[in-house]
Amino acid sequence: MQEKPISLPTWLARGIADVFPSSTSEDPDQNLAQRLRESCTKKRPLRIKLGIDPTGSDIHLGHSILFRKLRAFQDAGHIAVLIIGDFTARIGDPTGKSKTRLQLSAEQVELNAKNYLEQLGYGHPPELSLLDFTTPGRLEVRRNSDWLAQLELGEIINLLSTSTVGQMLAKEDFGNRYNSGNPISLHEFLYPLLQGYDSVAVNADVELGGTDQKFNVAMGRDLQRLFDQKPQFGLLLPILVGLDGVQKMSKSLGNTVGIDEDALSMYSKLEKVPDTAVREYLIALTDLNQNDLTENPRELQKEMALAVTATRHGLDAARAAQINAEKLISGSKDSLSDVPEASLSPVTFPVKAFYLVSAIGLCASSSEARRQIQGGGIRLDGEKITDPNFEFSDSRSLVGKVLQLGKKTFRRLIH
RNA sequence: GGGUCGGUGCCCGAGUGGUUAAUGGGGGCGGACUGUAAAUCCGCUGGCUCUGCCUACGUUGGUUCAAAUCCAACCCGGCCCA
Repeated sequence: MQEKPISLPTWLARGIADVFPSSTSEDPDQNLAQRLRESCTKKRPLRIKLGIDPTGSDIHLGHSILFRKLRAFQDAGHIAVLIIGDFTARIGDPTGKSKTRLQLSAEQVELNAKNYLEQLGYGHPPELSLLDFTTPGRLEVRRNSDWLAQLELGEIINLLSTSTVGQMLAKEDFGNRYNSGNPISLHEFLYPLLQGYDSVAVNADVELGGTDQKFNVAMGRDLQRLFDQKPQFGLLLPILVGLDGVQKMSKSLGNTVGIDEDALSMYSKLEKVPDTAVREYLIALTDLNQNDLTENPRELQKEMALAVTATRHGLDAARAAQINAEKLISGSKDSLSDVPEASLSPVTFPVKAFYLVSAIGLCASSSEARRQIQGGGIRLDGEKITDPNFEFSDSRSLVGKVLQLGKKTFRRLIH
């Protein structure tokens, strides 16, 4: 990040990785601060584009960085243009992929899109949701099939002719795949072009994206110029490192915190991210002032976990989660509140221990349950179960007790 | 389209007719340890109400008492040639 003589407002500047172009000129097409100023004087809100890729349906904290920034724009009076990439999802974004993505069916994409909007807060008041769905004039939700599905071959060829094979192979992912002999399907080259064309279709002033989206966002600028529009600014946000502190947060790497996770599991996961990642989380996921923070690394983890959990569940719930998490670590599970309940109704008695563990979902399969018991990983009210074939004759000896896998996973048994 | 090499469990990767859910590594889960964690050490890592029974080595057939291992066709991919 470089110094900017005309600095961006703090709500915008916090936690961004890159802005381009970032000229210091007075030209509102080259300097985002000037474009904001112009928007203000002309009373014309900016159109902030964010494309979502409905190939998955679970939003995690890594994604939420983008939505938090988009929300900040909304709160500043600008228009969030959320593009559901229902058409491009059928191609699959090749960014960061070492393999061709499988193409999804239209039905699957539609379902994912619906889940996505719900997680973003559709139907909820703005103070409880990631995006502001209710204030008039602050949000447009568009589907890129609306314009992409109609493109004719001639127009597609026209788009294709704006880029060269060399430019495509200069993109890191394609280059790596090409050089290591992995297949690249031709249609994948179309993805950046179509994403860029989205910017034309919605006449974007700013496009938000992760740093890995630089190529695609830049493509939008090129195409907008081709279509005689003012080119958008690229506002790139960091890719959040995952819970392992090493790789990016990604569902397939299993190092995520879902946006809809309950407070306890959210807090528990967050309080143990490696020290090296804690500040990054604080900047990207909270509004805490950097100067008010403790020095102690363990305390800092807790502060971060509390603050992030509070952004999703409110401060009270986050505090409760913190208290419960501490009880878990210290081993007193009796007074736990917030333990997910598991019904015994699908179980017929007498029941063997391993089947019970699997039936209430603590383990994915009965074989795994058997192994976990043999490995000493299952407890009932703190008491280790050692025999997978131990029989419980009726539910009375179980109801109200807490069945536990390892240190972190609990189920309170109910009827 | 031709030549050639290859497709193994979550991933990588051994195995090339016959104890065996299939060496090893990674990842994951569990146990011990610690400031939670990481590092380290140990165990587990296909499914099934399981002292046994199923399903597995791209797909489908075939040879054989017996195949991931042999044969055929097909599908998918890399490389070289067109």
